[in-house]
Amino acid sequence: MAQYNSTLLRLLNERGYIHQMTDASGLDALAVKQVVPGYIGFDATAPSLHVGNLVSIMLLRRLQQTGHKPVVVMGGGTTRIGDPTGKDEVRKMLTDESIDANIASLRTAFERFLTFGDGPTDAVMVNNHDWLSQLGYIEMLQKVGTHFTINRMLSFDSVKLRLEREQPMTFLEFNYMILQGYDFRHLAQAMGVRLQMGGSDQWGNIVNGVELTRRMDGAEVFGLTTPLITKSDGTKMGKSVSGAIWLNEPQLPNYDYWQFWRNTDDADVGKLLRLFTDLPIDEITRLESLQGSEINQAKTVLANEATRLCRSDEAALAAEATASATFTGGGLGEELPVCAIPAEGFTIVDALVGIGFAASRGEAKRLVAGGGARVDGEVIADEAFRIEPASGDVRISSGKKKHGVLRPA
RNA sequence: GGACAGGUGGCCGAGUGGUUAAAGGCAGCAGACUGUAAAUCUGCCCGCGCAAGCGUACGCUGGUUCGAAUCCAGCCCUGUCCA
Repeated sequence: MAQYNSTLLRLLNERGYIHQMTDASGLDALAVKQVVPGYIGFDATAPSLHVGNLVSIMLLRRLQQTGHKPVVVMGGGTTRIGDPTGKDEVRKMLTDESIDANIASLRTAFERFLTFGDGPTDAVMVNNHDWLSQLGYIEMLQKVGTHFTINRMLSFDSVKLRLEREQPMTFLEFNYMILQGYDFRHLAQAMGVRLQMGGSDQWGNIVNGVELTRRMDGAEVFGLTTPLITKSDGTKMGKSVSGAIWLNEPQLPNYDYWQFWRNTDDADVGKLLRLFTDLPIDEITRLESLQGSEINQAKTVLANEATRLCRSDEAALAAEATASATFTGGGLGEELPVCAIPAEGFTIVDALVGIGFAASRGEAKRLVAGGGARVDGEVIADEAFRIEPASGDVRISSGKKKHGVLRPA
């Protein structure tokens, strides 16, 4: 890889964030001589982002760490259209209210990773609805539309894929890339933003913005994408035990977030430490070189650091204490899910459903029949097994990793 | 507006009158092996019920039939071609 002069690109390179750049040396030179405001756009389709978005968030954090200015662009306007990238069917429309509520909720997550404020390198959050909604249709066609050719738009993977799979793509969605390109140009004009970053799937959109800005204003701006973060087995990161790994706490308890990181593959530990923690590189090198079961220490460090960043120090400490009490001590930790035992007691099946380890009674029964259910460490194969409130706190487990507490009401 | 093709379980994808709660694959869950790892092998994988069984389900609504995901009619949606 090239040698960079700027601390920004050096850091990004060293920690594995760089996949493609529009003009590496140009950006490098710019980052040496001035504060570079850089942005990443985020969808507002859900009230929480998930681990899949975390690389982007960390990228903004790195930008700030190296003395530049992160700009978080919420796609309040573009969410109303729906990014066709990676989607093979038309997305449902969201109401304005739910989009605004989502944005408010997402902001709380960003505040953990970035320092917001009015200073030169403080992060700011903007909503592209603010400027996109100002644009009349005719005006947009005149100002922006003339810089896009259908030929080129049709050549985009996101479009081609949809056409090849014979899935519908509406004209509205087709316009997404125009609006996203316009975002960059607007930010460059209004706020002096010089860099757009994003996942590798956003490369085409980012290049559009770079070109649009050059064509409309003759200004030079830069694009940078991160590699798609996959696990060592090639699958996408972010899915796990029960669905998406959400960054916000209401969507996913601290303990579960910690466990997600604790359970990463051996082969991924180093990569994840570099991307998702602030630990110094030589410390990471040491951790990832641990052999055999020792690598588990590195995983614990990863879980702690990642949880501290996204949630809080206390959350990380509590989760680690719980994990240690539960797995090493065979006991019960504070953070485990709790389900009350009714006064008249209940069966193992009801307990499994009650604590959320099974979605239905049938699923719970299958779990019991399959020998995956334990009470206080003992495998329970009888689905009629009863748990009475008299026995005090009871440890219930589904498999080896999911544990919970049954507590007399 | 017309012709043709198609709409199946979280996803992909078989199935064209009964033995179909629906092959197979992926994803997921559990067991064995381990280190809360990977790989591998095994079991499970719509809901309710102890069970026999019942209820839902193959775009929607009706119909034919002892019996329909499968046949018929209308409608909705998608694609391709024509106007």
